[in-house]
Amino acid sequence: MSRKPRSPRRGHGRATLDDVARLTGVSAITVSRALRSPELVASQTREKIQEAIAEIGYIPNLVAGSLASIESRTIAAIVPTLENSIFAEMLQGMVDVLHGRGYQLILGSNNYDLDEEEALVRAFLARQVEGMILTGAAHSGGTTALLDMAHLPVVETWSLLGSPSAGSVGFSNFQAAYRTVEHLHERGYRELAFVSAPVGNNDRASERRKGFVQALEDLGLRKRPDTFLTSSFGLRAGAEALGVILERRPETDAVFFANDTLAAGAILEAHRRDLAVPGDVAIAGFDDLEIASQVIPSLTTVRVHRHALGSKAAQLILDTLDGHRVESRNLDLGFEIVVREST
Amino acid sequence: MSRKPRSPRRGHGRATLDDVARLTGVSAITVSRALRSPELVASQTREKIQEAIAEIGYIPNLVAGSLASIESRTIAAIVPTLENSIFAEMLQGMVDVLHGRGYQLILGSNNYDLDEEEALVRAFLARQVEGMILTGAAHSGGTTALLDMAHLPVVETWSLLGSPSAGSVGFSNFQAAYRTVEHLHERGYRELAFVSAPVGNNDRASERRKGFVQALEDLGLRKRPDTFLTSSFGLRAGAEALGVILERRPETDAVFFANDTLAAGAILEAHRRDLAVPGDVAIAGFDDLEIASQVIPSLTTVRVHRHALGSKAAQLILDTLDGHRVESRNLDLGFEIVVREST
DNA sequence: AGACTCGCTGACAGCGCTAACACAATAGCT
DNA sequence: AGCTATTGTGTTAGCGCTGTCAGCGAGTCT
Repeated sequence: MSRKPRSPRRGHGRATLDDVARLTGVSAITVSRALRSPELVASQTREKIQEAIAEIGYIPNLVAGSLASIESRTIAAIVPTLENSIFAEMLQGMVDVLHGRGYQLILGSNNYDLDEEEALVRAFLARQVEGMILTGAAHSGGTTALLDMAHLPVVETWSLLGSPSAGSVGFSNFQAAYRTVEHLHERGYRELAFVSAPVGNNDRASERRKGFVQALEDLGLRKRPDTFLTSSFGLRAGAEALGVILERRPETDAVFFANDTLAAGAILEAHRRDLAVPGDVAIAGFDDLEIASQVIPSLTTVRVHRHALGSKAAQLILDTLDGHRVESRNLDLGFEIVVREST
Repeated sequence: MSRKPRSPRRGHGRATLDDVARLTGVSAITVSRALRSPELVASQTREKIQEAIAEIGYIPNLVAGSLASIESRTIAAIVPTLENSIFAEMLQGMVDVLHGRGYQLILGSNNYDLDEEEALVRAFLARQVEGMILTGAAHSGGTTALLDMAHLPVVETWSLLGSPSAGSVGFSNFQAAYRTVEHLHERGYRELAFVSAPVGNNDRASERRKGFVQALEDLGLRKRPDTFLTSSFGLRAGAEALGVILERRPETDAVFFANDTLAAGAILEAHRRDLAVPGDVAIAGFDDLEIASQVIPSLTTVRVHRHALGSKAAQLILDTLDGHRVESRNLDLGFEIVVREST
């Protein structure tokens, strides 16, 4: 057929739609249809096309397809870090849903930095992603502007207080912390300390802190002048935090850690110091990581649905893209206080 | 200038190169150049173009760019699961390098299933990724064929025994296990058990097992009829495995777990059973997760460089793409036996 | 018989960008 | 002055695919 000289610019020598078409003796568009809406193509033609595809190992070029049809079948997700397993687990939830529906995930990690997040958003928009899943509700002005302009479905996770233009899949960090303090109060603890990673532009952490403070106030408990901040969310950081607290405020009878790794680290540290948990000091965590149930004594914590956070967020995006009526763009997945031995 | 009627097919209403060009009074290609190789454009022109870009909020369409230039600036990675933090940490290593060089990561998780891996490879090739990072050296025939055909840099991680057409960044799982057994032997343990996740098509696990078995043989230690397999890599699975072992072979004096979560779970279980570690039974792990140093007693384990596994793999890919002379396409990152209290 | 529908296929144009070449204007050299 | 770089910009022609509309043959309806 077309006897154009092989252009000097042909890319990777991979087979194209045209190659398949030529081999089958149909036109390119028919091959395209056989792949995208097979019901429009005669079954006989379809089979011949399938054979040709198998024979030359044709793989559709989705980049060209995206350019022609504005469908990249790609969703972007940004998490603060992959080094904290809670985000990795959420991503697994996303991937489980996306792969099932023929979408792929393009991943960014912004290291808790809103400017990095903005750069990532820009890079993802350049790649024509169809939807974007962010962590938390705090974003730079530039990010918000970009997303508004881009006009694509956006979902924020781990939080419920996002902008109205974005959907959200999360839970109330405030309530979770508040309820944990209530629990500690019920158990008779009165001198509570709170340990958290830096609150900065981390709305999850700051909401937890607010919930903690509010609960102290409402329950008439003594308010500490400050929160204990840790440099990381590791076991060691938790161990160190416990040390600092016991030194600075030996009267402390319960410590609420904003995540389980810190809390588990504190429990291990208590062992080393021969302190009884919860006898000498009670400890509560957040996340319900596996270690919470396995550490000795087992850890009271707040269970959140990490995998579902991801899968629901992905579903929300895909449903929006499919034009499904989406009942609610704000999904509260809730949390549960899991009471164990440490309190 | 061009007064074509606005085509009915214009995509998302975003600004295009042409819009910028029109606003600046230059041609599209000049704008393209201003962005891709600014040194070719007069600084005055460049500034005007930058202003125009800022004014209308132009974001380049990389999909169109990729189609025209065969550069997607996207690398794909496939890991078995994100639920195991070792892979998430490796991904963080990749992302750190890739973002720094203007590349993005597209992520797949194949759930330890080689057919899923093949489907992912196909999906990534369709997206014109420029390079691919896989976990391990075991792949389906289809995967290998696809990759050979696609003619792009491929790097395998966590292993050194990949196909010659792929690069690799890893360490010897065999040696690591072998050396751990040597260590246990030196410490006087003689009745060793090995616990691992299913070996199936997981070449890391099977190499570790082989190293364990070979070392037993070489050292004249009693060879157990089988390896103890666990259903998952969680703390609980480790605890259960310890229980099974002590019941089935009470003479066991040391257990080598193929990862730290299992090993830490076993240590916690030993606490529950009032067994002394290493007095009653010694325990060794693999990975050197943070918990290894924090658990009581602290855990002897094999340190591997998870973050570097990812960052080096990404570097290897990018260097290959840049046409840098790559000294070696096979990088042995080594490992260290970290001796702690548990042995 | 004529008008109409339905199932299937094709021609053409264009998605937004860049490679390749062309060309004008200026600078540098003998 | 005449020649060759050098610099800066534009023209043209795609990259590989899909939206749109057109057309053909065969069956259906009145």
